[in-house]
Amino acid sequence: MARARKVSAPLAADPPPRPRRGAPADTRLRLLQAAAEVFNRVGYEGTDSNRLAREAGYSAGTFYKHFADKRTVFLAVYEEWVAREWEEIGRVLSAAGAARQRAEQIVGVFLAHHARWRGVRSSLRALVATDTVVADFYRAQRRVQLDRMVTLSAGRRHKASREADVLLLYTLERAADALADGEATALGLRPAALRLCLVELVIARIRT
Amino acid sequence: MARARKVSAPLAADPPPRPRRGAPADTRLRLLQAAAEVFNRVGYEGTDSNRLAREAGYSAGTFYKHFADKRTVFLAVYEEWVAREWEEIGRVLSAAGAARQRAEQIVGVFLAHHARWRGVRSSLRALVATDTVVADFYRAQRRVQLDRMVTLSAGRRHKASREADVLLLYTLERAADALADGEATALGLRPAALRLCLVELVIARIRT
Amino acid sequence: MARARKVSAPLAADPPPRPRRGAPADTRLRLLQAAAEVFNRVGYEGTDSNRLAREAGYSAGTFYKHFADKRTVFLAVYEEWVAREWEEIGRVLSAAGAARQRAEQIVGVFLAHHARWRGVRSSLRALVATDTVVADFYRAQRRVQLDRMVTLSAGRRHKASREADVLLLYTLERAADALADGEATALGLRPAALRLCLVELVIARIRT
Amino acid sequence: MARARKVSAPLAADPPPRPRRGAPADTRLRLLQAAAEVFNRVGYEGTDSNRLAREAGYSAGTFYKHFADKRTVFLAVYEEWVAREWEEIGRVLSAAGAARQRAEQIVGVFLAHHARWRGVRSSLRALVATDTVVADFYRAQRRVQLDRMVTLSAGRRHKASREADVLLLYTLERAADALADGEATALGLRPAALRLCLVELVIARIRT
DNA sequence: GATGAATGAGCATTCATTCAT
DNA sequence: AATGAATGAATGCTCATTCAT
Repeated sequence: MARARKVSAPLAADPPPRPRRGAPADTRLRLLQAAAEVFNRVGYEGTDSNRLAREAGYSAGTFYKHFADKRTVFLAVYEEWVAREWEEIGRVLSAAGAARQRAEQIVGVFLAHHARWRGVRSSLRALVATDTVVADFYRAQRRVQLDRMVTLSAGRRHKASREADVLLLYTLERAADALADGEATALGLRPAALRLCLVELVIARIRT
Repeated sequence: MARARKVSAPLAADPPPRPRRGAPADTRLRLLQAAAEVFNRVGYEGTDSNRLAREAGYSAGTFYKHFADKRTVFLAVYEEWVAREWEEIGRVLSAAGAARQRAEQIVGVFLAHHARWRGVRSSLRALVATDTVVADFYRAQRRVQLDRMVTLSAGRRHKASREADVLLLYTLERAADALADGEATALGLRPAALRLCLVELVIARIRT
Repeated sequence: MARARKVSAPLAADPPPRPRRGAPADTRLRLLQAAAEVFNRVGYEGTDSNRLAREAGYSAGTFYKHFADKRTVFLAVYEEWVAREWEEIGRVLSAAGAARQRAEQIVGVFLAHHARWRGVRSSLRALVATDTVVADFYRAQRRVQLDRMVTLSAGRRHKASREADVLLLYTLERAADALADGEATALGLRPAALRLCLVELVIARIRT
Repeated sequence: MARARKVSAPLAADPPPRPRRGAPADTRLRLLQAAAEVFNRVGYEGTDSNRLAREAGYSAGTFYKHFADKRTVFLAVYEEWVAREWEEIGRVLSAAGAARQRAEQIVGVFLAHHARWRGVRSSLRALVATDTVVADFYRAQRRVQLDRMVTLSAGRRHKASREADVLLLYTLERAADALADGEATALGLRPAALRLCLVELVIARIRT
């Protein structure tokens, strides 16, 4: 019945779900948010640009007024995602508190973020492996992240080697993905125990 | 004249790259190997099934005689890949030797394998996130790996927690990917230093 | 009713209008012929590649197995067209006969051909003006035509200047287009009179 | 800093290229002129109506306030173009002078005009072949041109046949296009020689 | 009068899959 | 067992046109 509406009852106009005219920045934002959700749910390759637009309440053409192409939104989504994560981590790190408590918070932020954006992350890694534009963008982002991380630890006596820092980052990331995937529990791991391991690693790093 | 060859002189046969008729198992294997290479080079989504067949020296139809669909070959490729990796690691672990030396070998195997199959791995992770069939297959494989890992450490006094084991595995994996990607060097890390860090982690684990 | 067929009566299979499997050359030819007709009727820009395929009795994908893209078929159509025209003109010129009679035949061939392929011709000229690939192809073809024309007049005492030759060619072409368009009659011209003028021009050239 | 201008400093207004509000006739004229340039450069099909407006310094909507659609502007552009050409030719013809001198001027005007508006002309011919509205408009214009041409030759003793007149017109047009295209030189013709041939044809016609 | 955000049908092209040979 | 021509739904993207402001 509902399906037939559009064809058989042109008189009963459906209410336009979105403002027909709005500030471009708002539109862009809505498109970006919708894209983030869709990419996260079905992956980069699982989506088509028309759907991205429709999901945000717009038509196909509107999408291309705001983003050059599908890859471009994807990168924008990723950029946004990274920014948010480090914003939160920065907040935690700059706050006072016992080492353990702060470590727990850091791990918490990581896990939550990766659980939330698991689909985007895995699409990202697949694209990095095959698309040079994405690869370049990704590396630039990572470098910024790492520099920030180093900055954060500026006050410590013994600077950890850049390598050790990165390795910790990688461990956190990969574990977060595994928890998000359900891979961890599928392997019979207890999430709480895994989490504890991570916290210990972070504490060791903070204390150095 | 030469230019016309391909069109006008089918008699001057190009070397038939593959036997036109062979044992099914051979055909399957050749298709599998070609698929592994292609997936690794251009990713799952970047591959088209006709090309998979052609690259192995067969036609489109032959491919579908041996594999139900594209996903199926992909899983077969993955399975094969995991098997090879653990075969090698098993060899290393069962060999005698000083802890450091064995740790270096293990890290070496990991890094080499991940560098070699980087494209397949990133495609895999993207699929795991969106395709339930792939996800299930992947988890089953992982469980087998982990069990094997636990078996390998059977002789040690203090059994490491399953969680710590997995975490080490994750760290190795992620670091191997980063080295393979070029991400590590792009971040200004010294591969040798990174490698050393990994070796230390493995030693700590072996010694326990 | 008919519209619903495909959905509601899969049992009543429509007869496949074309052989499901045929020699590639045949398929290519059918596609080429259909394309020629469609381009001629609705112009290059008025056609979409799917229609081109469907009109030949094939599906969208088949088209792209035989031609790299829309432009490529168009050039193939043009090439074919030129070849046919000069084939006929060559036949006329190499035949014996009084100058007037041969001139009438030449004009006849020109007018008939241009009337027949008027749409292709005008699309061609529009593309030549904007698409460099088409422009290059076109010029190469024209040069061949002109050389052939010069060859044909090899036996004459006073060689006409290349410029005069071309000018005659142009006059014939443009007049043929005008007749084909209906432009000539719309201007109140008598086709027979126009034709006579052309014949006189050709005679003057042949006799030189 | 400079880079950021466009984004962050809307205050530093770029010079407003056009008055935001003006006499409708002015707006229309500006749109028309911009359209002429764009059509000429990239052809009718290569132009998008938004660009037409923007190039004139207006927005998409404004365009449609002044012209019913894309085709309508195109016809207006064409009309304008024809008017200009005949204005100039009229000036030449009504001036005194030796036959040769006047013929040279006429040919000059033709060649210059066609070189200048080559893109518009070829788009026009493509549209005439497929779009009845354009075809009708075109024929009406041509009739006016021809009548004017006949008028111009009113004083001569022997009226040339209408057909011969048109044929001369066609030769001039086609040759002018070929020179504008670069087709003529690509065929190895010497522009000066071609031009001379045309002048002779015009002289013959003027003298009659 | 002018704007420009939004529309949505349309288009060129690709690719996993089938099936007659 | 192998072929490869054919399919056709799907995809990324464009553009003439509208209309609320």
